[in-house]
Amino acid sequence: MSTTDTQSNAKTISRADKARKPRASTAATRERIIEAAMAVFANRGYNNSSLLEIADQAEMTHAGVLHHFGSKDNLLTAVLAHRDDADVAELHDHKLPTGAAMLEHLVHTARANAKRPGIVQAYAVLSVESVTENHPAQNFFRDRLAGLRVIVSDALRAVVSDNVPQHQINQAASLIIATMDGLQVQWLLEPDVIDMAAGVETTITAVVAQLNAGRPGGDATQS
Amino acid sequence: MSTTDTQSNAKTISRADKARKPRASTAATRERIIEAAMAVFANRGYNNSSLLEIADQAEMTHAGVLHHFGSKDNLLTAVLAHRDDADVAELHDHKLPTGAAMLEHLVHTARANAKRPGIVQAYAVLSVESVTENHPAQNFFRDRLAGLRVIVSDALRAVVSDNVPQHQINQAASLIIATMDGLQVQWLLEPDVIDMAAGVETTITAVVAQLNAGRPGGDATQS
DNA sequence: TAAGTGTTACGAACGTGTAAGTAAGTCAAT
DNA sequence: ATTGACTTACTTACACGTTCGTAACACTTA
Repeated sequence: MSTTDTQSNAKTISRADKARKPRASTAATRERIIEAAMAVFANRGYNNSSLLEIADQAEMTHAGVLHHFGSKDNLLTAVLAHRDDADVAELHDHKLPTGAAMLEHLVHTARANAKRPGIVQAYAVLSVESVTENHPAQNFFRDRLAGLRVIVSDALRAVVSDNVPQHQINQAASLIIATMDGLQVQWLLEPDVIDMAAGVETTITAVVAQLNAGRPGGDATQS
Repeated sequence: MSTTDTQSNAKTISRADKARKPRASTAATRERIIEAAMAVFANRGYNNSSLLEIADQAEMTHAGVLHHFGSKDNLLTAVLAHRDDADVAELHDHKLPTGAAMLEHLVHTARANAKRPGIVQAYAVLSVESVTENHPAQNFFRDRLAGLRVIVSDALRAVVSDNVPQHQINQAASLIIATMDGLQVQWLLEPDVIDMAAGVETTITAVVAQLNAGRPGGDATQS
């Protein structure tokens, strides 16, 4: 986010406030490149992708891509940040649901994901690739996972009985997230065998029941 | 398994059965290379690994590595096949446990894995990388996942009540495997926060309970 | 000598990033 | 309104490193 150099600050208008539209609308071009990069990263992984292929798909030369993003690393972070604007924004800013609604939202997300294998693959591949040495997206995915754990933990907390210890809730959150991620990989390899949404739903139900099992007074709130 | 070409057939001894140790014992050398490759693949992913680095760690030149394995692709399949000899063999040939014992074995495996991050990382990285285009390990991991699903399904079948429908068992098996894989990634990124063994145990308990919940007469067999 | 292990040396391809040039547009001043 | 200074978007060309794989040679053992 902060590492980016040129423009980006909303408008970059320093001397011209009236009509901003140089040649091909820099914002639109960046978007085009980012989407091309997303597709190529998904199909090839980050390391195995080349700027040439990305540029081809964006209908430019690879030098043109570098003009906009400076380096391949920067392009990757831009891709990840961009997706967050569209996806996590839906969770964060947009008054993310709480409690049971949030858990249902996870199932909904899994169902939606089944219709966009490209994005699923990009995130699956990049997130795991990020555990390799000096990978530029390492912090991004670490933070993302941590954030997700908090969100899911909070949702679980609202759904289970009060006396469930926090560490159990945290663990349960990790498990739910792990299941979602693991299922994605299985689904990518065998889309016909795996039903991501059903799997996530079953897992949530099972884990919530498990949390409430220890103590009475809990309420499942699941179907 | 079947896709491999050279060697693999147990010993490779074709002309000298008595004293095998020309200069550095070809089998031992191969082993050394495979272990170096495993380590490098784990740290860098397959695509981002170089034969040079692998050769360095095996104390050879990269041409020496190629002399033994012919190509980088072949080396990868050899690495994967080799690990299967040591890991899955423990499950397959070695009278793999059945039913509840098998499920406990999964927990045990998770605990053991927490002590060998290198191997965990290699499998995590390679398995996800394998979903990318034309990846040489694609079939390997697809088959591996399918095999695992069968093993876990069988174990679950032995543990839950008879009238649980098979498709629920299959789904549960997928979920357990997904959780194990997903937890590995989280653990690789934050080893201190994630307890793989505990997570797997919780998941198994929860999923088994869930399976038995529908019908009476089930017995959990879990602690 | 024969066979196998391993080395040095090399070729060809590819990938990232830089440099320099061109086209297209904006702004300021006439 | 036209001109000239300057910026922006993008291209072609290239420098430079890295990589896989091959070929030819050397050493060791039998």
